[in-house]
Amino acid sequence: MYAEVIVDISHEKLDRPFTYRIPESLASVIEEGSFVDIPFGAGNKVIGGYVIRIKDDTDYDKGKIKDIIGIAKGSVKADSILIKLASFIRKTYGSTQINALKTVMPVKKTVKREVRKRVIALMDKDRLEFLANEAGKKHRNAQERLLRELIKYPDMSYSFITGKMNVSAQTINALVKTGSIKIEEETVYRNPVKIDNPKDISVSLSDEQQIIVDDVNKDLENGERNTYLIHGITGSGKTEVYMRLIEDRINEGKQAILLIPEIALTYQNLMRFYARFGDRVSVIHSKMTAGERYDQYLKVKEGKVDIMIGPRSALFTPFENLGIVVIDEEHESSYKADNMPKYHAREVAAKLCELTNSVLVLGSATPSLESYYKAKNGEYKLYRLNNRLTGNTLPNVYVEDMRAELKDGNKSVFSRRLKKLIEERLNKHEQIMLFLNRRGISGFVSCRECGEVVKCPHCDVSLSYHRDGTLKCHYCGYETPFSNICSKCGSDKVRGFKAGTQMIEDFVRKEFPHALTLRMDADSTKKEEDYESILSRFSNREADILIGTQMIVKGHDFKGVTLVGILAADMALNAEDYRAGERAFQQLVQAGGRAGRGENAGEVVIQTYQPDHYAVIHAKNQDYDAFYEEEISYRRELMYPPVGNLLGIQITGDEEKRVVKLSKVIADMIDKLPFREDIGKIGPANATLSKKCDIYRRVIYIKSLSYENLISVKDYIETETEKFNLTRESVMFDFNPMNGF
DNA sequence: AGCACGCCGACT
DNA sequence: GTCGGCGTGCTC
Repeated sequence: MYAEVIVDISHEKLDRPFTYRIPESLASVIEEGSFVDIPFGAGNKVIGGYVIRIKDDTDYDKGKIKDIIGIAKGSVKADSILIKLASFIRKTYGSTQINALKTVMPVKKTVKREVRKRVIALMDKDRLEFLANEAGKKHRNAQERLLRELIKYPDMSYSFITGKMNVSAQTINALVKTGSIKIEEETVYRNPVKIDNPKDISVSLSDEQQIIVDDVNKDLENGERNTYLIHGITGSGKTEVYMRLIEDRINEGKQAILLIPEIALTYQNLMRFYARFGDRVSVIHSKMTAGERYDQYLKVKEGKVDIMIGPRSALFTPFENLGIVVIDEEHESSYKADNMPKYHAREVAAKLCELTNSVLVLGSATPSLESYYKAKNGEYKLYRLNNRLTGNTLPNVYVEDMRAELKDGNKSVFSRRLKKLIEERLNKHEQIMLFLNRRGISGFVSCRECGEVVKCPHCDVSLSYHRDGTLKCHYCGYETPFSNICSKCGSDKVRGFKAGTQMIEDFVRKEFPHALTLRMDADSTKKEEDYESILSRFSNREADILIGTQMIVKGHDFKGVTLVGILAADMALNAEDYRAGERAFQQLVQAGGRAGRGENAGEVVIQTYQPDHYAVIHAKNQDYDAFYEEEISYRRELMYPPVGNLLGIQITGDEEKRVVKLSKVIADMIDKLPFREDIGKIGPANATLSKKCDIYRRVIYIKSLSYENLISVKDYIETETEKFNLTRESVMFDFNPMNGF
């Protein structure tokens, strides 16, 4: 027997199966998916590798084939579904097979099980009492202490005795020897979520909700497998629909995966699932220890769990009989992996569902253009949830023109309306949230007089200001000197755009000295507890105003919040990539959704220098469809995703000249491609962060209607650049990039 | 990636 | 004459 092994070295040249012989003695233990030790190379160095296929014979020169040493100690076998997902990821996003396999493995190593020891009294109370007295006489204080405690509690935790009671292991062992107590060991699961007696609120579904559940079930009965997109405004009860759909699959003996953005993985959200499904629910997230992760994996393997909740990596839960995958807040950019391989959880989930014949459900208040586009094309089934369950109306949205404020002499960061509304809320003891978008911090430039943003004449993205006094386009490299004279209105009020949460907090303190404020941003939330504690303090109404960067408060319902202020919508509007409009719209609508979740209707103030921007107008009207139509026509025109596909190529290196040269060489390669006419090329240009940690970065973008073309471009560049044996430079690829480079 | 083989310079 | 530089090529 022979095994095809993917070697645990991530290098393109080794990115193919190597054939090894399976010795007779291992024939019964090695399976497809096993992680094995193998001798590799001239020195027969022992390395690891995944067996991806087992076969009877091989074409390879049998004299050169070496034997597998054995299953690597403490390794975890890869599921066959996961191997298939890995090869999908390799093909679609371009990575080595071993890297794809590693990202797909939820746990790679076994971790020692946690053993909890208990001390149990083997004698009755009188006898213990007698022994305690005896020990007392002999001045065996620790023994006496333990025996007296055992009279009250004949079954105690070992760690409590050695810890809180300060009784040593020797003392306990001595008592074990006398036969008065015994130690019992049990293995336990490290469960990271503490359930505090949650109450399930069983609600009946609204008509809107019921239709979705019925439709999915009907389709399944008819043997149809579809993808469903639920476009539901905040508070419209998407979660309840998810729960019903999941419940139905569980009743069919199947399992479910629920993906949520990491930042929405909050106690509040999880509790609803625990309340409904109890300990059949498991959670994984990035903050868990290896032991906790391993235990969740074991529970899944042992069939003790039906629902896995987590961020994108939860997708790789090795369920026996998966029935449904739900992706909440499907538009979230965190579903796209930010390191190699840069896979998109939505696309991988679609593949997973295809492989396992499961249902895929996507939900969002502001669907991604990708999903909505597919829904409109009939690829996905589209449902709407238009009504807030609490019955209260959507918030009133005001758009404040900051140009007019300036003209009228208001130089504050608050518009007059926002200031007035804040005062009102403070008097009524209602809460306020102020958002500041930090995106696009590299600094776009706009006219404070007319709001005109300086844009690239070729790419229609904002130019950004550089310290050397130039404005640059990070797509095509276009460059022009900075001038404070506005090309549109002729004023001399063109300025860069920068502001921080710290600055806003200072402003708030100055303007509203009696308000209690909390601030939440990358600086103030270094630790996880800080983040949770700030939110819970705000939730407990310990502060009047919460100041935060963009969307960190996702998934939290603050019942007391009736006013949301978006201080500078412009930051999002002018981020320097083609998704700026989409992201801005999503953020404005989602931020607005934070207002008025409780009894009282909410109000939202959007401050901007561009009140006529389409994302602002449609966000004000909370009109997703109008926004979609406008955005998609723009994407269509420029062949950006989801209409076309985009491949980002990043060239990095430690010496600017060499990086520039290599990017030019690669650009020339692309120009010589036989299908050059079917693709569009943008760049090369400097990346958004053109120099990071002394590494220079340039990017080229390739546009194409066909994804296959982009894969060909990548493969071609990869094989060609390999010939250069690059040591100081590297080339990386990102398919349909979400977060830029 | 990592290791061996190999073909040229400056050293006891 | 040999030690060692790293360029080239291969790994089941």
